[in-house]
Amino acid sequence: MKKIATVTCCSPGAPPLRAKEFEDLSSRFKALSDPTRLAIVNRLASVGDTCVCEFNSLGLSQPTISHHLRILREAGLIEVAHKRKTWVFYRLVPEAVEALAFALGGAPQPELVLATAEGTVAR
Amino acid sequence: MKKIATVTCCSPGAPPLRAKEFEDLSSRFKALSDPTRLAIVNRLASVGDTCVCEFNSLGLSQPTISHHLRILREAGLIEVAHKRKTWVFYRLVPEAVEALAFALGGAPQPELVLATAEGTVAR
DNA sequence: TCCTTTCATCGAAGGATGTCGATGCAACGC
DNA sequence: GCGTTGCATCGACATCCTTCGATGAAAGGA
Repeated sequence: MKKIATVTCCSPGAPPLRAKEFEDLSSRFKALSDPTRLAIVNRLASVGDTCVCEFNSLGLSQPTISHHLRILREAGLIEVAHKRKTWVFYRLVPEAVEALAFALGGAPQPELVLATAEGTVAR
Repeated sequence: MKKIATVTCCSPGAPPLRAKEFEDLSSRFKALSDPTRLAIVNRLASVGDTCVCEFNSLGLSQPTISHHLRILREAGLIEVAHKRKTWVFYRLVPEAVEALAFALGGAPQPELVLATAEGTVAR
């Protein structure tokens, strides 16, 4: 679990950063650099908390799914929501995704600025 | 050079995406998953157009720098700004970075929503 | 207690990635 | 034309990453 970056990096006007910040940021981008892991994150973002067993629909072996969940978990992007019986449910960590969007120059949160107006977000 | 994604992926409320979109997005995140490449992008974002020769301050060999520039170029994140004599100057492609921020749930552009209000960006 | 279910971890194999020296190549200046 | 400078490409090597089967471990149910 790493601390969440709060600096812009890659957007015009960003301040020059230090080597350590490049390490931290790149390690989190690396967590999103695999299509399987993006599919997992997208599932958690769109559907909500999801049981690990649901991810076998991705067509990969169970250890492989577990491996990707571990990488996303260690990057701080997801976390265990709760456990019921032998099931484990994961959930998204919105602040972590938000921090990455901010590093890329995106506004912190549309809702904080203009309520949830779908019409204004899409162009 | 790939088309720039315009969909949200990893933010709460994002729609379920298709396999091809995970491939496209992850390949661009992969371009940002290396600290050297983040340093290059940060340089272009903060200082502006930069000659390739400036990047030898990163302490890597010239072929290695050229390799990373190629990856960023093929991801559409940077491009050749102009050439003078034997120098090659690279520039950032803000729309590409913006599209990635949007995929992570960041607002398309702060200016488009609420002008540049520093007070609201920092928390 | 014993078995089943679910998930995490381990170890190994194959492919991808970062790095370098050597080489190629285009733009100058002489 | 000839040498120099700056950058891209090539080939090679070490390392990392993705994937799998096998195994371990915890929670229940019979």
